[in-house]
Amino acid sequence: MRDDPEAMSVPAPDLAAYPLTGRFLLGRGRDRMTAEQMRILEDSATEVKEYPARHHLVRRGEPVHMSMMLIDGYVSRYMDDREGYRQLVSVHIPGDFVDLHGFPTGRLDHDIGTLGPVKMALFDHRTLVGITEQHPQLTRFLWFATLTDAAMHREWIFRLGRLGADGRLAHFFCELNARLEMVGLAHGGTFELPLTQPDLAEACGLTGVHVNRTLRALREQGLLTFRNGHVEILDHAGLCSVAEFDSDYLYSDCGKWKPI
Amino acid sequence: MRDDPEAMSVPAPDLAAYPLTGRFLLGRGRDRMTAEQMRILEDSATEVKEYPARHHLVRRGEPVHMSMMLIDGYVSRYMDDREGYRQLVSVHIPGDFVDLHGFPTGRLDHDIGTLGPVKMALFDHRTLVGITEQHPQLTRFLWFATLTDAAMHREWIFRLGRLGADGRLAHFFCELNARLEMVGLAHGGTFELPLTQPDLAEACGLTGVHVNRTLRALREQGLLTFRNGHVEILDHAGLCSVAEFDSDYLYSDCGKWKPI
DNA sequence: CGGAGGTTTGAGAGGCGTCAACCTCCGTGG
DNA sequence: CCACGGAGGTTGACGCCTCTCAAACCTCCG
Repeated sequence: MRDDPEAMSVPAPDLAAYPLTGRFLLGRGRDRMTAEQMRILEDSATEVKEYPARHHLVRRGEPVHMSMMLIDGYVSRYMDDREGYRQLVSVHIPGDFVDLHGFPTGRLDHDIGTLGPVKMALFDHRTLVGITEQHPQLTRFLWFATLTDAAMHREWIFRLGRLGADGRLAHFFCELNARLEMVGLAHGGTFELPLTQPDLAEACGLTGVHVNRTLRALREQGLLTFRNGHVEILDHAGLCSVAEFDSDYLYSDCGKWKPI
Repeated sequence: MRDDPEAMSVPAPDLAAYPLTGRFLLGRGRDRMTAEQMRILEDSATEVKEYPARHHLVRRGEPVHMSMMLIDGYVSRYMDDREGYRQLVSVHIPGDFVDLHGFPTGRLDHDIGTLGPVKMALFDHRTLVGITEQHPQLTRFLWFATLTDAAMHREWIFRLGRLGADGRLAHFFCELNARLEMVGLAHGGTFELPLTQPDLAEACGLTGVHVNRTLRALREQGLLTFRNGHVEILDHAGLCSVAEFDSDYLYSDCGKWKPI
């Protein structure tokens, strides 16, 4: 099985043994974690919670004592400008440790809210301190997970600074497709994404109206369709080209490099 | 001395005892590090190197075995688009651990180059592994340092996604002023910054021509001047307002900036 | 059946990019 | 001493991309 390149690129999440954390780092180094480390992480979850769609989870500046791993659904992090317009700074998918960076820092510099309905595993920071005291290698994996977030932030900076509306949207879809494929939630360029056009606008630094026009353009070029939260990438190579997308920054383990 | 609020907000770097790492986390939690931790870090540096201005340090994708802390000078991290246009994703100042995130990840997803001439301390990754094995609290400080980078990335995303040209430039200067003050390299809104107008354009997602016009507008509004790499903020409150700048995200331990 | 939220389309305005010219400054070399 | 060249700064004209404002339509759901 492990020799089949297809199976390598889309490993099956082991959700039976690890129902909460089975997608953590899946596709980006989970296979270098030992069974013991995976077990320690799984058993460190303090509780499991569910929240409805469009629900506020954490507000900027609040002291935080828990960190959340996303099990099911989609979560976004965002900042509001003076007039209340919103800028998304990241979108999280199952397996992501949404606010693990609140552990070393003790508070968040932005807001967190659900997109669709979600299920999350909560980790008390005292438990995480215990992990850093006793399991340095697992600690480096957790650290690594926060750094992949930073890598995605950088790519978003590039996207907003250097691409036009079509490139920004194309890049956004390319990234989500690649990440969802790693955790087994996208297949052949098809996946669910509970976003509206105004949401896309907030992620890409555009207005809802212009997102609408640009989506039509992408559709008419035969690159992708997006309707009712359902994405279909029709021409992956073409979309990547418009997006100037190169998945290296996702640190996937089917890429060319290995961490540590 | 420590009771004087003025002195608290701009602590003097202890460069005599810690010539290499004396500005690390200065103003953002260094005072919570123990003397032993500061000593361990200082003594962990493998070597010290100097580089000229506009010198390439690390290329995207290269395996890295050392991480660099900036002692003197300015360094930038950037990504190039298909036509060779560049987007800066961060600017580093003395005390910054420039590519510490290359430690858990083993490679970089972007390029690093000097702006002016620099002096850097290099840390071998094997030494850093030793720190994570033996000094969990110091490890959390290092982790924290990489997360403040991520916080700045998020602010850059906001800046590019939601602000116009004037706001982007204003925000850029506000951030650098706040950070340089924390390490004692800016005083009363005045500091050196070895950048050209095209460099500013690459940091703010603009063109050099438009940066020129926008700088003139900011100057004519009495907000700031920028000439020959010398910045003078004339109206800090006004500049922050244009920038929608709030320094919370810098995790500084002296709270908001006090204008002169 | 009516309302709310999301999508689609149009018209007009403005911000920013592009192209181009000219300037100053400064180091180099004749 | 001046000629030269290159890099960066400054300004103008023009055009396109995206925003703003507005209205119609569509779909879902109470």
